[in-house]
Amino acid sequence: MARYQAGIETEARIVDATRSLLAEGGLEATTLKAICERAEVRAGSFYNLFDSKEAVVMQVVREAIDAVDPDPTGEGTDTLDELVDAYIRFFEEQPQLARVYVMAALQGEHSGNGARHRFLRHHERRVERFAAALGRGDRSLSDSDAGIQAEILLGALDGLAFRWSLDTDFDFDEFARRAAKRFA
Amino acid sequence: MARYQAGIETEARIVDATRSLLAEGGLEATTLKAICERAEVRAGSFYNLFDSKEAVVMQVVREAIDAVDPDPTGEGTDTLDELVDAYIRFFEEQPQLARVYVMAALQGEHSGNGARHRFLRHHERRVERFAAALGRGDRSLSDSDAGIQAEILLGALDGLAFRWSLDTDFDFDEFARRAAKRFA
DNA sequence: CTCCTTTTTGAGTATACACTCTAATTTGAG
DNA sequence: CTCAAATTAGAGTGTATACTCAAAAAGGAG
Repeated sequence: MARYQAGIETEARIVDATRSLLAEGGLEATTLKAICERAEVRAGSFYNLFDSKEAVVMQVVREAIDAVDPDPTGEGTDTLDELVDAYIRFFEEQPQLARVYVMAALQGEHSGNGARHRFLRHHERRVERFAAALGRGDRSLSDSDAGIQAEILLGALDGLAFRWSLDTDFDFDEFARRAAKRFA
Repeated sequence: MARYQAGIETEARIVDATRSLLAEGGLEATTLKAICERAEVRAGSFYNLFDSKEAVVMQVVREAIDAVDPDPTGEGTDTLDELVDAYIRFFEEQPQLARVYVMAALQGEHSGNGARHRFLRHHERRVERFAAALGRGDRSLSDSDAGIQAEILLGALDGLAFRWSLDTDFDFDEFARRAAKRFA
């Protein structure tokens, strides 16, 4: 270990370059060449710091998702509205990153698609939190029903977000809130 | 024009090869090389018949979607259940094609993504038919409300289908029908 | 059979990509 | 100041892709 300052700064520059490239032009624009040019680094330096291109891309996506978490410490005090807000915010503020996230999960049938597993784990955690928030809002709701409703609501949010990513004139915010109302 | 029989049969072989490759391994497995090998054709013959690889892929996807349409003539007599069934059937019978369809729509920010426009047009037509079916089921529903509900229901179906494509243990059929019940 | 058109061939082009490797340089703790 | 470790450079590798082109072969209407 015992890292040098230079290396730490280079790493930050690479992450920043990747983030801005993803935000501007999605995965297609985010080639290794583009990352290195923007970070003013040669390929060798990149691979001294990251195992692969995918590694830095996934790191950026993960950071973006964490950044909008309404309850990062997991105390279980977040409301359904807060959760829906966080969801909407992620898609509206980082549409390209959301697309990358979806694409990464969808891509690659072949064995061991890490992005897919990460996506699923994240989704399951989210379902649990939505279900818990639903339960807190309506004490008469059974755990099992809350889980089912959470899954359907998140399905609707995912679908509407996808719809919006194809056509940003679509009023995602409005539809998402209406969908949530059906469960509140 | 004045096509020869040989060319017509070759075209069919190429389409078949593309369809089976897409079904087996998605877009990743469907390279030009693989298509040509399976169709027993050389690259030159392919490009004598199709403008691009994308052309034949989109043709296959379009045919698959049309094949499950419950009301191909558009007489407007399809019920919500039939529409939901058709939707479920497409995803469950052709999961890889569904993935290809979604990926094609999602891919490529760059100008003139034909797949995206096709997807949107198709989606809008579907929303209209869902809305019409909802209206037939509940005459007291205003056109505008039916449209909104149709959009949300389709969003939920899209999201649940996506969920299922990541994890085929997920009971897409059951959740989709439950989601539909909320609007029937 | 003739002869123009369609079809087929298959080697070849162009290009883009992620990633590797070795040697030179820089860093900073002691 | 020293020196081992961290960092960097950058040319180079390997591979896969979609697609082209000129020439040969096959088709079929008359």
